[in-house]
Amino acid sequence: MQAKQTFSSDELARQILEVIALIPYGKVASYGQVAKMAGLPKHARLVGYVLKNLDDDVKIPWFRVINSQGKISLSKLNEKGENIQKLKLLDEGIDILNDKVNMKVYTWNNDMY
DNA sequence: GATCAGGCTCTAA
DNA sequence: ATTAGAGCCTGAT
Repeated sequence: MQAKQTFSSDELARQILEVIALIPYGKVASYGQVAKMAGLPKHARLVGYVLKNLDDDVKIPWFRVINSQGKISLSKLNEKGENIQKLKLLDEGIDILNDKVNMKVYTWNNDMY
């Protein structure tokens, strides 16, 4: 029995996506938080890597994932030149001030699971 | 197998 | 509160 379970990268990515898919409407989670819930305490960057590479066919609330500072790391812009992620979050009723989400209120807490 | 880069996070200034 | 530098781990070349 190995002290550290050997998850293949595919399984890992799948877990990450699964966790993100669990983020409820109107809530956000940081990369580190998602990674930790997926069983990866220090793989916040991997989460971003996965999301970056995820297929358009996969429909998950990737826009509900932000960095620990409550900011949007991606400058994904739409035709209007506005941040897609920001618009999505605003549309969900998440208050964003100066491109920063109110983490105290909208951070998703579900360690109970 | 070594090296580079990345949607990050933490600590210090 | 914001910015800057260092750390950590994995995927890709």
